[in-house]
Amino acid sequence: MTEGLLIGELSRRVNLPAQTIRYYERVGLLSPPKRTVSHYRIYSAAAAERLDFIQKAKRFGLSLDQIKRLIDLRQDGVPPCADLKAMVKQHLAELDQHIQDMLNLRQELAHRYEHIEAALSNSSELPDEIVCNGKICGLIEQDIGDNPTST
Amino acid sequence: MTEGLLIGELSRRVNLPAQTIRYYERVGLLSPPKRTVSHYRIYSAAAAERLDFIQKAKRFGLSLDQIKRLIDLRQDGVPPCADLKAMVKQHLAELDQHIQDMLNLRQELAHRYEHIEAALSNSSELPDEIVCNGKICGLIEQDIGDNPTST
DNA sequence: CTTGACCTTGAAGTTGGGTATAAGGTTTAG
DNA sequence: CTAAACCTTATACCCAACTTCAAGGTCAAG
Repeated sequence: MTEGLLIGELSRRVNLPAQTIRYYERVGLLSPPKRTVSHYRIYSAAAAERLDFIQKAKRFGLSLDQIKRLIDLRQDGVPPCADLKAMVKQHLAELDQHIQDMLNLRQELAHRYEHIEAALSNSSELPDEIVCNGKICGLIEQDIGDNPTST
Repeated sequence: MTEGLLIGELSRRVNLPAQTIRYYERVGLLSPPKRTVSHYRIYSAAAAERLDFIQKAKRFGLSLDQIKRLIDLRQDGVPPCADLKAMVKQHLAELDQHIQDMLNLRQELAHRYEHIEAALSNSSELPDEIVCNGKICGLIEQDIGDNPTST
């Protein structure tokens, strides 16, 4: 016998829920496996490798859709390495943009946080009206941050 | 007359789609306004201020849920500034963690990218099997990145 | 034979922050 | 009177990547 794995065993082996494995099959990341007479899926070691591949590719920051494209390319006999390179390059650029946005946001947020600290330490003995004069929270309404990073 | 605004006017004034204003009402960020006899919503200037507040609070990086908590606190007479401070602080910490994760990911990704470049320039004349020897994409399978940042 | 741990399917729910569509009522200008 | 431009509600849809549910079939142990 070819040492087939049932989905639960595969699940434990690759550390993914069985449902997720079925899901991957549904979206085309995993080709439909052979079945027992009672329709149980039987997986070969190749399936485990494929799942490992998917998990590693996810660590590159690729979406399932991108991973699927790599797999499909390979299925067509095209070595996907060049495409992988382009994908990774693009992902790197997006990541840099994302990081920059977050740093900007962090900057603004930290600025506002300092402002809050200053306001609260000054007003800890004062009535609410000074801190929250007629509004929900004066600290937000103050609008110190001028031009925000666009969301 | 109390100068009531219809939703479209309010929408233009605060620069939010009318649908979004109704949505905010539905999720409890905006209290249900008075209605005309024909059930049209009529808003006071306070609604516009509330919506401005929400938009500003979003610029602090708060979720609608967090903003709702601030508003609810205020409704109960509790000045929410101290809570705001805590929320912003927590958000800042999460943001820092997030940025760190992304920097780690970027690092690993850049490392892998260099690896890909090197591999492709060496093997541009070689058959696929060397780059993609029997696997989907040798570059991913190589696992150069040792311990990854956990997702 | 029964219990429990497997497995199957399809459909629906989750998350957040909305957006879109359908089907209708109101108001106002011409 | 009618057409445009408002407004109303309820419902469904969007994104990704799953997760959960319901209802049932299979298999090994005792």
